[in-house]
Amino acid sequence: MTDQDPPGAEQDEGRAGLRRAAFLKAAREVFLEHGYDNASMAEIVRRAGGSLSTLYAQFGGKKGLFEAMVDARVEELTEPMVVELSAHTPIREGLQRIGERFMARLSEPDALNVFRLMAGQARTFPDLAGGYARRGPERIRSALAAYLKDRAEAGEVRIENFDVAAQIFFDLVRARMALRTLFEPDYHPSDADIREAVDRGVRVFLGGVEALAP
Amino acid sequence: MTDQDPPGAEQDEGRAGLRRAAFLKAAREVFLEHGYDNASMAEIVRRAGGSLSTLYAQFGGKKGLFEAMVDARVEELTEPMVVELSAHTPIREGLQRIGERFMARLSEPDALNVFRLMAGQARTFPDLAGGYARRGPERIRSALAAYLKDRAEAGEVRIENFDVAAQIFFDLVRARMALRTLFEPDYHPSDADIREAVDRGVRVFLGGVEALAP
DNA sequence: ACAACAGTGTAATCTGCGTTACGGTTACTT
DNA sequence: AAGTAACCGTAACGCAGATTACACTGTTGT
Repeated sequence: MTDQDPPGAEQDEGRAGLRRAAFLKAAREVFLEHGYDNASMAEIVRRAGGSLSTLYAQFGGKKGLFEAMVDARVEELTEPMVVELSAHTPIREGLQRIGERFMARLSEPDALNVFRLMAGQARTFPDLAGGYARRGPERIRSALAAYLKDRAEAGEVRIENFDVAAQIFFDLVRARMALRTLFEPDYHPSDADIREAVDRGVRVFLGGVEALAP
Repeated sequence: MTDQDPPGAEQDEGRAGLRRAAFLKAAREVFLEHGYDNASMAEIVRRAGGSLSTLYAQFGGKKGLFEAMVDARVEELTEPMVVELSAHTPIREGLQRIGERFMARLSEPDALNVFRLMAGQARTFPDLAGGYARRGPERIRSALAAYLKDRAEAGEVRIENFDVAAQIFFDLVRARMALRTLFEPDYHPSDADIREAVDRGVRVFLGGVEALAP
């Protein structure tokens, strides 16, 4: 009876879509809570509603469900990382803003948990792990590289390789927290922590990058 | 009949000590190969020789065995990290040497695997994970801080907080590789990779630290 | 209304593994 | 040599969870 039915729209909820979304959400919760091995398919169904049979029909099995879940999650976490950075913002301010946005994204509990989970399962799901690690940072890094290029042309910095420089900046900003959060599941940086870490990163970066292009 | 019997020496092999060592070695292999959950006690015994009963008698259970294994491993990996750095080495050379030593240690396949394994189990074994993360870097970092202080007093750098500076240096050097190796289990940096990464870190660090102490 | 189909619930199957029990064997002590 | 404690093998227990089978009930399209 429905007369809309958009032809190529898979993302919007048919009845199958609704079920699928519910399964993915529950799977995310349970996997992140218990880890891959200790997550139970039955509990996922319990939380999602629906039935075990449908779960298996839609995802094939535990492995398939996990992959689908991570895929969806990476998409969600990556998407909002595009930073609105008017190209001509002064460099210090621009770096600070892009750095904070980046760290805020990475510091959300869910993102951290996916991070940890993937690290643990890297050898079981090599493709997924590689993809996750690459897809996330890639987009924002190239955005930063472009921004650095713009600033270099404006004469604010002297940089030789923009991609390398962007990489260094992010590493500098995230290293401390990324490593710490991996091993202390209960540590969650506050906004102030983030601001401070980024500030320190920006200062070292601005002082140091030019040493790479003499 | 043995007339040696050193009084306080627990580390040297009694019969129990031999068994224990064999168990720990096998446990390390199996845990690192399959991950905590998929490691089977039976297989550990198969590799170590001995019997399941003895394993349980000595370690109490899977959890106890795991903790003992990680503990022993951390000890082994931490111990050789003390860097012989004659205090008055010029700073560029000193940083390069300490950085390379540090990275070489962290890049050994076993160290990486322990790293990944711990990250995955951080919420199951919070104490272990925290301890592991701290014990390793702690010693070498304070050695670096002392060295930096010496160099600062010699007028080679201007640094305000030596611990923070040391932290930044290590983060700068290790970030790239640590994160990459977490998600690409098959990636193993060569000596040349390490040298280059450290070199880059040293340059950015030396150029940038002083920006923290204006 | 009626066939085709996707979704539901529940139970049964199958497997693997941590853990314990136990009777026999070995190695050290005195 | 006798005694004691640790060690060995193996089998059994109990459990938990992935996966499958099956009989049912709604929904969809014509």
